[in-house]
Amino acid sequence: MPQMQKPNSKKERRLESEKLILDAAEKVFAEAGFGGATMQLIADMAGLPKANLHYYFPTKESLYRQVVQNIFQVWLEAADVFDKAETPAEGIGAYIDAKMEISRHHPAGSKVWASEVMHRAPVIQDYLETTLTDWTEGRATIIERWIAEGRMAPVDPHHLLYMLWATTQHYADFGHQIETLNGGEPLSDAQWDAAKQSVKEIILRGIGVTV
Amino acid sequence: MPQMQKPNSKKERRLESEKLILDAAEKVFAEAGFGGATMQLIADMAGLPKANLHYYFPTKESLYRQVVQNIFQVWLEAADVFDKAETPAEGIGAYIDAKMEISRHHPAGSKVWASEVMHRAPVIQDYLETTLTDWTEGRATIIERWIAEGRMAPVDPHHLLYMLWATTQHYADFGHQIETLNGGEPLSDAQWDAAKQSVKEIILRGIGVTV
DNA sequence: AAAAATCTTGACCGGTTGGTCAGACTGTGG
DNA sequence: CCACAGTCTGACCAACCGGTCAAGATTTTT
Repeated sequence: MPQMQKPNSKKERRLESEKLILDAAEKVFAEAGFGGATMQLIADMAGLPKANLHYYFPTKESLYRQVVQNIFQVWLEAADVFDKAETPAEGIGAYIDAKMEISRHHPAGSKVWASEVMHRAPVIQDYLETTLTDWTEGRATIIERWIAEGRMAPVDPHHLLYMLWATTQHYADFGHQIETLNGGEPLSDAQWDAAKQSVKEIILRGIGVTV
Repeated sequence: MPQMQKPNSKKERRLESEKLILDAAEKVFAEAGFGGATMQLIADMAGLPKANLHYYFPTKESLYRQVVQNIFQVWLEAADVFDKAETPAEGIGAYIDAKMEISRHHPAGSKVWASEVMHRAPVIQDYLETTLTDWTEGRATIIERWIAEGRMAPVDPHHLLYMLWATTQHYADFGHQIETLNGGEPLSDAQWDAAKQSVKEIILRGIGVTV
């Protein structure tokens, strides 16, 4: 029987270092973009020498790719609430709540995603064409069923989805602008609740669902 | 009386070159971000030697600043339609139309703006604090008046404005994603009309305005 | 305890970047 | 026609970037 492992076994430290690097990278990529980010900056933020980064992630692009993939994963998981709902009010309402939570607590990830898409998705184009396309068509089908069942107004499902994405992610991607317009203060708990409430209210009423 | 000027007088060529550079810069900054853009790339796209760029714009940052300022100008002008309307349906509907037109025909500008704000607005923070804040408060007042007059549902004016910005700019900033989800094809004229229609329909109904 | 595998790091490198500059070129006013 | 201010550009530079590498330190395996 192996002795009780020290808290820092080799495999544990590997995972720790990788997480340290990925978290630092997400922040730096979000704040400076891929081109503006430097490995040195990420290394400093992670508290590691630059050469160590290249041990875990051979190139800047491979590190970036991992960051974007992780974000995509968080994104997709949060979207599950859409399916588990019977009514549009439940499904879309819960989806808005989930995405607003991500925007609030994971804004860097949203920014990296936005930056990647704005630059014509050089790294994750295949994800857009496969996973995201499939997910979108699946959700569009659900919306169309709701419409056919007379549960909501007949709106174009794709443009509704775009509006959901745009509105919720706006609070992450343009968080700095919102903060500035809020007198330089980050939104308070109550203001975040009001934001969620407003978004849900307008969109749900907009698709003919009683709030 | 001076003789008929050649088409390329000195002042004309100056303006021409500046416009050439600014147009090229807008595209490159939009596609690569500030950090990823290079003066050489902008010079190539403008068809001028790099040193010539530095004659008109001493630094990369001064060129970038001018690009962002121009975008802000276009933005503000298009927002005028908001005021000239009597009813919420007219004002907000026309504003959505105007912003969707910008997203369609001026997407690079929107992307540069988004990128700048995402990076915490290092160049145009003062604009956010003065001009944009003033504009926003002015429009919020108009919306509040409409609400007080019972012309629309009582929604938070700021969050409504954020939703308008988010939704319309999404079609520029995330145009690549939308194109990919559209089978790799850009939106057709009819699809752009449908997009405008959907956005207006959902939002106007969402704020309790008969469409 | 020795050998093997894994991890860490300072020093280094070729290539690129933003920016400079001397000097050639050109339109303009006298 | 000339002198001058304004325009243009190839060649160049210091700084910085992503990435490499050899050698030492540390952990795991035998």
